[in-house]
Amino acid sequence: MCVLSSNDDCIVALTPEAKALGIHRGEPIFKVRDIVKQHNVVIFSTNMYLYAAMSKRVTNILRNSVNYVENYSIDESFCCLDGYEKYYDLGDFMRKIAEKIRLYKDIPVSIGVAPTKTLAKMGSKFAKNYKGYSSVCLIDNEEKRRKALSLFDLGDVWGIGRNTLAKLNSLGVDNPLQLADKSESWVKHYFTAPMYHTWLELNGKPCIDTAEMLQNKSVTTSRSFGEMITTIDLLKASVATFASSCANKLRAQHSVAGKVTVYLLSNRFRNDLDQYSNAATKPLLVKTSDSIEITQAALDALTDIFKPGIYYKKAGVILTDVTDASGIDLDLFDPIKNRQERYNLMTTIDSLNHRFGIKTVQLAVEDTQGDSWLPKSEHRSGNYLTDMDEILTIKI
DNA sequence: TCTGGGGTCCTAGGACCC
DNA sequence: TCTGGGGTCCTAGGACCC
Repeated sequence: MCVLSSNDDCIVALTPEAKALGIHRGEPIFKVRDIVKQHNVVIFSTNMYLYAAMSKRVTNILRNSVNYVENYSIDESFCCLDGYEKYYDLGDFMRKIAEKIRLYKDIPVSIGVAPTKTLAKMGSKFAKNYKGYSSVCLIDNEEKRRKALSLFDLGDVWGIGRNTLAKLNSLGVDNPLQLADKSESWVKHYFTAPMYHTWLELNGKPCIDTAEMLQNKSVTTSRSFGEMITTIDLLKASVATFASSCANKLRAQHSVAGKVTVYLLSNRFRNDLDQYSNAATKPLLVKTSDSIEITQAALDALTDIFKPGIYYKKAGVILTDVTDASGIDLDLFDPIKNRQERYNLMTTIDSLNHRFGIKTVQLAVEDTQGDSWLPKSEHRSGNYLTDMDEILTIKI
């Protein structure tokens, strides 16, 4: 089985069976059509609504079990177990949580327990790959730490990507233990801050703080178009849709933005067409999460950079200068006289959309004008957990 | 025919200030 | 002949993550 990216373009996740057929993560699906057909590979479009809903349910189980939980991503969380060792066997404790998630959600879980996040992630990978751990791998003493470091794949260490791996290899470092055993001055001489932090973590000294990451500093919505588009009207429809989506995300996390950026991209894989890309940023006089203001600013930016005669493949809206909604600086010359009214309007729209489904109420300019530019999604699984019309039906 | 989306951090270099 | 020292802010690009 393979799961595709937006627009049904690239393979972003696949089962071991699919890997065994020679399919690779990141590959565009059209390049492996033959394999897919020949071996009846099951294909799914991506469905972030479904995954987010499932993620939330799993996270809720964690939160009910552990006092302090950080949601790192849609499928990873960090639990702080400081002090728990006085009352529990940490292996048993976490194994019960894994069993609970399997029982209620039928999702396999792997857990690493260690003094730092980098080591904990290593542990979870061991737990994932070796059934003998029964879902939980502890790296809780010096002997286990050194053994784990010596066995682990250097390129799989959190924070070591393709380029850093190549550099480490060229310096004669081939496994995480060799890296951890290097001196502080060696690490600082050849690398910069992020690598230094990884080195500290590998040596059991916690220094990566993911809590800071919980407040997003920017918010983006962007899409590749199902078909390339050329007209300003279709670009307006798409950019307005993206801008409005950004504003929704902003309100959902109770923050406001100070700048709106719009960017346009032609199709970089088409050498036969003129290439063009550009971006424009508009400041917002008063930081806001108001869909109308943000969409207007985005459309102004779009007008600045639109160039006729180009086949556009992708557009996006980025909101920056994002801060908490409390404590907004007002402006004497603010053209919007009653911000409270506008805020109430947005709150009302949000609650209508929450109750009756997304896009029950939207800006007129968000009208998609047909679906030519909408990303393709031909193998989407149902929104089983969030939409009554798509709830799973079972034949008895 | 056809190549994803949403983030963060760090650094170097330019522009500008006194 | 020959062009300081000490700062800040911003941005683009690189690297990394899921």
